[in-house]
Amino acid sequence: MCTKRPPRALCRKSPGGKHPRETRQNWNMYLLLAAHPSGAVLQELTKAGHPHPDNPEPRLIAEGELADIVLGLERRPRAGQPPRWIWHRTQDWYPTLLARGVELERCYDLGLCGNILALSQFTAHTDYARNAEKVTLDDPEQDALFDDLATGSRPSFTLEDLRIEYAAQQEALAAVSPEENRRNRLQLLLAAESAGAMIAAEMQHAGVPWREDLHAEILADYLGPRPPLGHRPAKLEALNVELRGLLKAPALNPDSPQELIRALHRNGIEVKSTRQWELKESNHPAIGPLLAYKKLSRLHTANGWAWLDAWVAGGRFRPEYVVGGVVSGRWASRGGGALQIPRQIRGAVHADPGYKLIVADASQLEPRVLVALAQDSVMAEAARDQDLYAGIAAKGFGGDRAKAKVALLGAMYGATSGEAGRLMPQLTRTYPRAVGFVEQAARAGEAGAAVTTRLGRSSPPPSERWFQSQRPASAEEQRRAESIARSRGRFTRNFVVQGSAADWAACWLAELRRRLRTLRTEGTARAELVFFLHDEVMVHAPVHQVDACITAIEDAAGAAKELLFGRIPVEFPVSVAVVDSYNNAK
DNA sequence: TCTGATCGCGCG
DNA sequence: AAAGCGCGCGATCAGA
Repeated sequence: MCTKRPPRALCRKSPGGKHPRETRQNWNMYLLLAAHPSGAVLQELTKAGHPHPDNPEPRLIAEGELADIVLGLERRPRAGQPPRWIWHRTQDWYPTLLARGVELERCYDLGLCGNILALSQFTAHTDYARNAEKVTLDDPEQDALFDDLATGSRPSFTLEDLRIEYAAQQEALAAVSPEENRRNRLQLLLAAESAGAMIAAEMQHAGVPWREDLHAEILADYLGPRPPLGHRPAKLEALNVELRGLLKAPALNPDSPQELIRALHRNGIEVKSTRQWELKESNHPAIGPLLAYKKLSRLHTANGWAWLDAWVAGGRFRPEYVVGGVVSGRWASRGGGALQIPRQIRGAVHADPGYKLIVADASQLEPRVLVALAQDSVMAEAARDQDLYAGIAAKGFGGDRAKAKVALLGAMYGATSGEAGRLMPQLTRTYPRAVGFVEQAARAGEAGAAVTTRLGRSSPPPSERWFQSQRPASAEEQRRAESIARSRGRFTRNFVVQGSAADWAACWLAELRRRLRTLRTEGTARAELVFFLHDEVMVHAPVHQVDACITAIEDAAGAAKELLFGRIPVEFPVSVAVVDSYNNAK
């Protein structure tokens, strides 16, 4: 399952033996692309970020010529290697190129990589990180960069600005200690993050196959026919009428938490909030219809007909993915709630004729990452099987899987109370290394220190509130300071696990993308990555390529494990489902 | 009437 | 079942 060969797209380039006459200097082609009033400007650089001595002059490109020129350079690889495109933000260039049919092999995203290098503890001793401290990462002026193009004025970042930035980033990377493979790990993270930016654009371009007719059927089943604008669907309205009767509140709007809680109190239902779980404690006859109303109301407002109108077109849902949108390295999304597609409507995600959806997820990824990070050999042994929680339950929890799961999740999230809190001593007794690892991350966070993922992404500095709470002048302020510190401890405790899992997932995605690209043949149906959700991928594949895709997914997972941790006795199994409809995937 | 905060709930 | 982490989003609500 695991590839022994180092992955080409992600590893440091070595001279290799196939082209002995090539010098290392020009083994790779680094092409910097910057905005320019007349379109774009392109320059070939050395790896270190200097103008390439053989071809130092920048080249002006009119806007209409860009796609053809980029494609020409991409298809004229040097020594078998396509160029690495260097640009400020992948989002500014790649979607347009994709729209013109241009797909690229690899890039270097200066914005994303700069964010990582500015915070990473691996580069904390460099000028790059020190200078970055003074710069706000979310500089609003940067957003104006490409607005300038419309007005024909000078872009905020010239080719030379970006060249200097790239050179500075390479210098910072080169200054990372090679100990414990840190430099290679950070370089891998930068490559994977840049690949992620390309994948995000490609997935948005491809879209999730979405059957509007099936979606409409689901809505009609749950809610009744589509109502006129501003009206409740029939089934919601019926529940509303029933609720008003049961709660003796003839004008009740159940969407208003305030009105609702007053009505509940008047009927002797003493709840502090109107959350589902709290309502479920009561057995008043109104609770059933109320929970039903809430469920349907959620479907209607979040993924109803309005959502369908706004986000699905031409049989595809095209959300915007925000790579680096979460400090831990997870992706965020903008528009359409792409990362929250509810189970209720997954039946609308449906393969095209002649295609299948391959849905794969990394089983129990975060606890497995914790085992690997902490090098807890006892837990690794317990977690050898497909079901990690059952294995852990067998040793230390008398086979009680539910208890083992609650305890382990509690350890990763920092639970202090409830069942999870009570189980912590039990977990610690059997698995001291794993628990100790997250405890150490928590202590560091409480004290204001940064913590770092496997590949070198570090947590941001403490909040302003944390700093202000550091000199408490009263017992009250002291308690407050401790609460703020514990809160940050829970964040850093989780950061190392969630973030390292995101490292793994980024490598998995990049490795998978590379393998899928080798399946491509000109002009035929092709397998495409169409969705990614933290530890899950979806590939839309022609039937005849399904087996090859499954192999690619599994091999990519094995490769990701080795890239992060080397050869360790911890498995990262993926579960794969081949389906027509997403709701049959789990 | 607009804006930002809060509630509640969907996903991992 | 919720509690301990990370998100996005729509409706309501408070305040200008």
